[in-house]
Amino acid sequence: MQILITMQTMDYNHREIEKKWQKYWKDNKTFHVDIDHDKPKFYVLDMFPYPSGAGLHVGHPLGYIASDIFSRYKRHLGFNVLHPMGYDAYGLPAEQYAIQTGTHPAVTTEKNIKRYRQQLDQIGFSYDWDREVQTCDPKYYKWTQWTFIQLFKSWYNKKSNNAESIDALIKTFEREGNRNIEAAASQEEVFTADDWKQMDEKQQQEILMHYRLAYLSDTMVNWCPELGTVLANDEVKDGFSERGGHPVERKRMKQWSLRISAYAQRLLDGLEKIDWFDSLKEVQRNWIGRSEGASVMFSIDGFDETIEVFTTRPDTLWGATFMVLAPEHELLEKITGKDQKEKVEKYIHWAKNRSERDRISEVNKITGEFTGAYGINPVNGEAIPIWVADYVLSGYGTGAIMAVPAHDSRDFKFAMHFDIPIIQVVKQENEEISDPRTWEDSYDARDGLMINSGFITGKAVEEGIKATIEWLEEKELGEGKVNYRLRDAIFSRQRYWGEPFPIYYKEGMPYPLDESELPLELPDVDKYLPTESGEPPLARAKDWQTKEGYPLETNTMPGFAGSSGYYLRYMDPQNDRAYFSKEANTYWKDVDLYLGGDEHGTGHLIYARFWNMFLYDLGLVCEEEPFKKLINQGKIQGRSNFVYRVEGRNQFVSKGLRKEYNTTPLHVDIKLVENDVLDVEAFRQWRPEFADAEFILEDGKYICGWEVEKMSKSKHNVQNPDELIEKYGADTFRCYEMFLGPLETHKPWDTQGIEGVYRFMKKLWRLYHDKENNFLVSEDKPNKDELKVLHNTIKKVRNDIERYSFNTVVSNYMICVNELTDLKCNKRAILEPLTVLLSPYASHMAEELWSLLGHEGSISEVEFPEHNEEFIRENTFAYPVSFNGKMRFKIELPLDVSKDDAEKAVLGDERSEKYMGGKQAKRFIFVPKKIINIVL
RNA sequence: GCGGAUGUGGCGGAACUGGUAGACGCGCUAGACUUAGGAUCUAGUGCCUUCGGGCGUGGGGGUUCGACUCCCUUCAUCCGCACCA
Repeated sequence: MQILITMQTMDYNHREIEKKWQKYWKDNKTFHVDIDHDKPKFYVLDMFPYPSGAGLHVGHPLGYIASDIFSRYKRHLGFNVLHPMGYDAYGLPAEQYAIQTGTHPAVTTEKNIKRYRQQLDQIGFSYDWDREVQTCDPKYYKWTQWTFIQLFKSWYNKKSNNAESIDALIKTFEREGNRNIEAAASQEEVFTADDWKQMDEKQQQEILMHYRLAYLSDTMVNWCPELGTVLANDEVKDGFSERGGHPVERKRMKQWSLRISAYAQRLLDGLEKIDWFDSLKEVQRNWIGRSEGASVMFSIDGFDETIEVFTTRPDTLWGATFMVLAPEHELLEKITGKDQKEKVEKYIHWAKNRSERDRISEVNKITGEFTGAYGINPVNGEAIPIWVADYVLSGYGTGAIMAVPAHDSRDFKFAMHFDIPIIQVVKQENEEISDPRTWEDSYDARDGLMINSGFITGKAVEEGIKATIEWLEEKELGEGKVNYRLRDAIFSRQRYWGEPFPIYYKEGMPYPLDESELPLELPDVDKYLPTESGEPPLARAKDWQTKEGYPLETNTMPGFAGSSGYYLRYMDPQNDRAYFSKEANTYWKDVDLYLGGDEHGTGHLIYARFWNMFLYDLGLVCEEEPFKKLINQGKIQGRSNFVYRVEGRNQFVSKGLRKEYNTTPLHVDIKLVENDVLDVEAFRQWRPEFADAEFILEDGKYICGWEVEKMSKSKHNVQNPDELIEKYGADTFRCYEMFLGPLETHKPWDTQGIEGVYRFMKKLWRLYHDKENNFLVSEDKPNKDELKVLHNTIKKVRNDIERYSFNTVVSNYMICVNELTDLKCNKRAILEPLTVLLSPYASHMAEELWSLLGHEGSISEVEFPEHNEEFIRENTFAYPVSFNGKMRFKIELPLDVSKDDAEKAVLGDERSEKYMGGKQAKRFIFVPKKIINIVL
């Protein structure tokens, strides 16, 4: 023990230093921020975590460290930095655990949050914890509920492109009906003011429901029986739930939805003014899925109804030889002929009961039935058969299409399969016309000339599209239209652990609670399961009704509800009269830098933008886009190790020799391996079955194989930050996570490399200390070399942080410390600025050194050093001299050397003779301060 | 199928607007100090080489005095979306 203590005090003692400064920061509220109009604001945000039971692994803090470094850096530059943290506390795992064990999810969540906080604190983050939010806290979700009520009370006016109040809409209805209203609405039946006044309240409420931005409707939902709830589109992957991987079915249910589709165009346009990765913007563009085309009305032979279709290729109308309706299409029942009824009903039944998985896996299976009805092609009056087939989706467009087999590959396959005529209407410029039935596939491209197409024959495709739309609009048979793939967000979950809706029911119609009754707190229940009759868990709550006795909504809100506006609440987290004050919002405005994983590209990041835009329309927030700059940090992958078991034996062969045996690779815990060398004794003790394992070694060692994989328990490659921080300290850990590689790329975690960074830390410490670890800094004037090292480093570090190149900053620190060590420099004039320079990364050590240097208070607000070009400037430059582009030697020349003098010097240099080979230089390339190239 | 990203030593990666490819670190080799070293320090380390030099940034082609960087083409890996009319 005595020896250990001596050893520790001999050198850099991260344990003591880090504990000391973490306490200091906490006691002094060093990172507490308030509005300060004398300073410019800067808002750095991390995507807040769901506190899972497993705690943090090495991959989680990567983004937090980067954002912390940036926050600290900005603080040094004099910004008032808002850098908060909180928890996305509602979530399925705690609820699943509650179902299994009866433990209230709040208990589990609280426990996990404590653990998260402890782990986060160890890393030394500069969060303002006074601003912490938890989405499951009634003080927080009061405002989630409040926003829902605002959505309920709003509609989207397409004329003003704004969310507006339902009360005002009602006034308009009373005055003039809805004929002049252009709304993003689910139904567009026209009524007059008189009609409106004739309706009873229920009817009026039903009409209004079609306009509300939060509305209740019968929708096809992704139902997950295992989880007992519906899921949003982005929560479903390949027909399985994203969380848990359970199968998902389509089901018709009454659900709350948010009319996010009203904002599709603005969500698309907004991408232009924000600084995000193009790849992420592209993901959002795809998700919004804008396509331009036309809606065309087809009348039905023998019926009054019409079928509306959406097409991006109205030019190919003359090639439409049949129509297809989705199995869910409402007209099917009406138009199906007597003779076809049985078959069509059977088909619809089959299609509706087909699981999502089957649909996906059997994409190439061609199925469908003829309905017996005919649609009339508006351009030429021809009757074309109407089919039903599930390759047409009810959720997109109108759920009905015109099929142009010659120019759409799905229609082509369908027509070939069912022997429906195919008419070519577009040809390539020099194409010989052939029978489409002999083609391998349709011709889908948007270029070529129109043929067989009435008045557009001979036109190019794009012109044909334009002309057809004009014609359709003139005849009132259709119109140009933009369609979006983005669907309204289903907002109900049949779950317990979520925000209750501030909604009660009167005569079956939903009404919002009065705002004074918020928050509507989550009630206790006896079990976290649905009721026997299939009602959501909240139906089990006693007295789940208003004071007046009206029943309350039993669904709860989805995970993305609480996370859609949390960045706003951080601006003014204690406010109990408003979501946030006007003052706070006009000061903090928006997030300047947002860091998080790219898995939120189509979920959270779309919902949050929508949420923000809505509040912007209400005039509550001052910026339309909430996240000015966004960086997706890459995932840290695991590096797994393998041992090779000889088949049928308890014998393991080292990697290099495994080819000589028949082996099976087994994951081995990375804790038992160092440098890919297995600790065979530890391995024997790892598991009873390996107790008498035998080993075939190479060079006396057992070498393991390795592979980069996802970090997971089952692969035994999880690296937990706690152990690393205990061993190397938070500063080393912070630097190493950054040193690993560029922030945005995925990279494997290498257990070894951290040693190198730790060595750097100790070397840095030693700059300020003598051999006995006594603090020793000289007051001598720095020399030129020392100043050059310092100022070069300042320049590079600033430049690299500014461009988010967090990894190269660490390299620059290392170079600087290596050079100062070589120069044996321990001068205050150099080390003091260096300490500040290091502070964003090695924050604890910087504080300690700063106080050892004799300063009071925290280093965190000390001005960041600026480089002085004078100290960097050189009088000469060592020009690399190339011959035909190959660098051969260097020549020192004055900085202001002229081209002629340079040429003389180079050609006069004896080293040149060899490379000239007696030839004349054809050209002499001279780029000042870059390079000299001689072309022979 | 569509879209996106990535490809540089044994490994992680540097090279910011075309200008010395391989910074920095790991690992490895040799040496020093040491009872010892998984501590520390020093030197070396892209590949090939007849020691002159040659070859090198996934492959092929192009632009250029000069290409990891720009253009075309091709391959590989990873990640999204996926019957979207």
